[in-house]
Amino acid sequence: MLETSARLLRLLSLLQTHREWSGAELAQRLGVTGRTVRRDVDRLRELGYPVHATAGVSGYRLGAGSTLPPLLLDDDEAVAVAVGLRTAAGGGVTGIEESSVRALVKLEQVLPARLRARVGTLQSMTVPLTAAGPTVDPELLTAVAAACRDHEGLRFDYQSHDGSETTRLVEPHRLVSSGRRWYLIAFDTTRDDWRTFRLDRVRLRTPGGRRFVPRDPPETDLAGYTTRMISSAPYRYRGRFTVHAPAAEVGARFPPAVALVEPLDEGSCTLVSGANSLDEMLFYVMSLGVPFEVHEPGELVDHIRVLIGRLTAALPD
Amino acid sequence: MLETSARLLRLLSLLQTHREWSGAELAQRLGVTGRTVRRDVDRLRELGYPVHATAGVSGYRLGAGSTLPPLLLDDDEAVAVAVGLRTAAGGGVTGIEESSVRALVKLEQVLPARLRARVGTLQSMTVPLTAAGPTVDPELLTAVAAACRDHEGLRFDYQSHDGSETTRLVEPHRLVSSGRRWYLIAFDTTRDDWRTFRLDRVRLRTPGGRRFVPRDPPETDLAGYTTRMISSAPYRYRGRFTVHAPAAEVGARFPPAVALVEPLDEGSCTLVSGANSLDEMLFYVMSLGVPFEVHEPGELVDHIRVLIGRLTAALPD
DNA sequence: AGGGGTTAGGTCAATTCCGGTCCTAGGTGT
DNA sequence: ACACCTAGGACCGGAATTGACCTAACCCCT
Repeated sequence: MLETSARLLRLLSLLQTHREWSGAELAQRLGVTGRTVRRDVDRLRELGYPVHATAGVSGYRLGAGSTLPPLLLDDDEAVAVAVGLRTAAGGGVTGIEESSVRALVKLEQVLPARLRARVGTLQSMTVPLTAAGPTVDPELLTAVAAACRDHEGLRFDYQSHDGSETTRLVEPHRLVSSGRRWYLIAFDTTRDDWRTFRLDRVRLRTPGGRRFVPRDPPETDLAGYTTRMISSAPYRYRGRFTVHAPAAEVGARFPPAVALVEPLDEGSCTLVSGANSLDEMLFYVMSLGVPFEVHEPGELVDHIRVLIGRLTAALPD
Repeated sequence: MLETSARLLRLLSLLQTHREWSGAELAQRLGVTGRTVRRDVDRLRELGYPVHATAGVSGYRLGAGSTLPPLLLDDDEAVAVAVGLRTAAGGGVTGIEESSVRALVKLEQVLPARLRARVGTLQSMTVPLTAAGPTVDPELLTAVAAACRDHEGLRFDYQSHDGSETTRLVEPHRLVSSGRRWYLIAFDTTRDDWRTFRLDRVRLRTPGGRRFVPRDPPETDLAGYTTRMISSAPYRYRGRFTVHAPAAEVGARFPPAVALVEPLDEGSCTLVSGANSLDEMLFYVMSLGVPFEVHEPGELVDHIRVLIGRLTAALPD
């Protein structure tokens, strides 16, 4: 029944806006019997959303489960999420820029027009206040990210080092961020080869290209690109680790501009990573939550020793 | 049928992750016939989500409608949204801090534990890099906001001006942000009166208070609080406007620390607003999208004249 | 310790809906 | 012109949904 699905969504929405609801109130809001509300709650639980309930006084509450339920946002909240994601994508060193862009593409694809305008104006208010250095236009960022995701060609003017402009027609493959910069890895169809473009030098043109079937980027090239990025990026330290987890799993956790992962055997791999401070580098590796060993740099080894000492001293007697 | 609802959600999720899908592919992924997919698409459309379709080559695409569909995020995206919202809530001058906090409460309420940990560590990475001045702990912020939303009592230690600490038991009413600071308006049950607390001086204790029935805050007091905030806040300009829209509507668009709204008649009201620049102030009023008149300050009037001149000159012949 | 309010869940009957299998029409791009 | 895709009608057997009623268990407050 269509009505049932819609009611489940409404119920989920209600449970997200207020923490606690009584069965009777939910029944009234949804226009059904209390018995049906209990059945709907059961349905949500079967779908994996943990609805806790306590008898006595005011009872149903949505808790945190193992999987994230669909988020039902109102207008203001949607705008806040979009603005937040834009600034997060704009960047830094936390390594979530690419996830932010993915989420942003998802959101902006379905964002009602009236809200889109508000996001734009608010963003233009906040950027000049927080930006330090060249930032990339969020509109451009999401447009290119969407093209990568959907395998749609791109046409743009590109300004090279010497200032000359050329028009490119490419098949976008992937966006990677490094510090405050964004790079596009794409197959340049006119030059018939893979190229990387600095996004802040891209001026998108309409119409773009047509849809294309993604071609495999040469593995060695992508890895080579990554090492180049690591060595050329303004990272102060470069670390080498052996991580006891499958290479695929480790690689999925790092943006390609930050780390190079090479498999050693089934359950371990070598990780080469760049970072600006010893703590940051350690943070990256520690966040994996798996055993590892440090090979370089020596300072990091010393640093870890110091940390161990501090931690030990911090223990109660 | 439970399966139908789950399938609709899966379909929505698929349509959000890729822009375009063919009916056959959707049918395969969902494990049903193509006919059923068409029916499901119809159901989504009946629910108000505009699914565009183009015949010929690969066809279904989710567009932007009048209402935001439920967002279905994967783990990384959820973490990105949470981190983005936390920094957006942490502050500034854009006026979306309170929406951010509301969205954040919604998200963190249902965020799986494994993701919560990642949000925390990532946040701790980014804060020391971007913070300038005292920021408020996002955990505290969401906890207090949730208590306001759900009418749950709070117990905390409060550090007053002279450094002395007292334990308070309050019924939280509302959070307001002003610049980088957050204030809690609450009814202090031990002192039996309304108080405002600076959030960065609050140290939450467990357990909190019990649920309470919200009492009406004295209207005059809240308005008085707002004017006090405006005059005491570090705003450089203070503007006075007549806005041709109902007071309730205008008031809903501003955080209370930014603007004071008083009704004139059915369809218009007086707006007193603080801002740090003429452009920012103008932005606030312009964003309403309704007619208005400027009374103060004189500089703003001059500024508007200049802007009009520039805009006029910008017109093509 | 007791009572009121609330969640939980079983059962039953009537209604309604769902999914698959046909079918044809109409559009797009090659 | 042809292949491929979306759109939608008709039909049918099986299955799910809903509301009503009733009982059990639980929590909080007095």
